Amino acid sequence: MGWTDERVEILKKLWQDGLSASQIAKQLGGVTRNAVIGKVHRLGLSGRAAPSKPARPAFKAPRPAPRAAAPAAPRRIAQPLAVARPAPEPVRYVDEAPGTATVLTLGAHMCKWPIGDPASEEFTFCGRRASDSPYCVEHQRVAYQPAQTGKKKATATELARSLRRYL
DNA sequence: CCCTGATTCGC
DNA sequence: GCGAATCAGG
Repeated sequence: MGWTDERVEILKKLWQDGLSASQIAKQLGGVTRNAVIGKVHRLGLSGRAAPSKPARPAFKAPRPAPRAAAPAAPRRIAQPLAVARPAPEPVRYVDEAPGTATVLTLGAHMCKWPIGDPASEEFTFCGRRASDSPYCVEHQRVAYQPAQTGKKKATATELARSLRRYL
């Protein structure tokens, strides 16, 4: 499907309305979001209403060029729970009474996934290197996902069971 | 993982 | 001109 005058008008309209490229592509049909973005740029209407973001980092697109093999990022072994005590940075366990549950060993960039019974002396946090989010890559998925994809909703007990493996 | 726009370049 | 592939970021 090509860009007829009519489709271009729709594109302009929707883009101006603030719809995302993928949403516009879905609505138009027959095009991908890449096609939409490409067209948007060629039409010169890239900038929209106050993204509040720099939009262009000024200097950041040296263009990699080589289309061949992408280098696999070296994987780092998970950092074990700290044995020694680094600079204490008290963190309150969100579900407990204020002031009772604090963990002295949890640093700013350590996974904050709770492990064990918060009431117990053994209670701790995952503590591995946290990527984005307060969690490590493994727990991040569990923390931010609706538990199951595709399948039916998990019952409370099913959810609890699936979560147990992370404790 | 889901998503966003930006850019390049073979077609 | 087009848009897939890729990048960079949320």
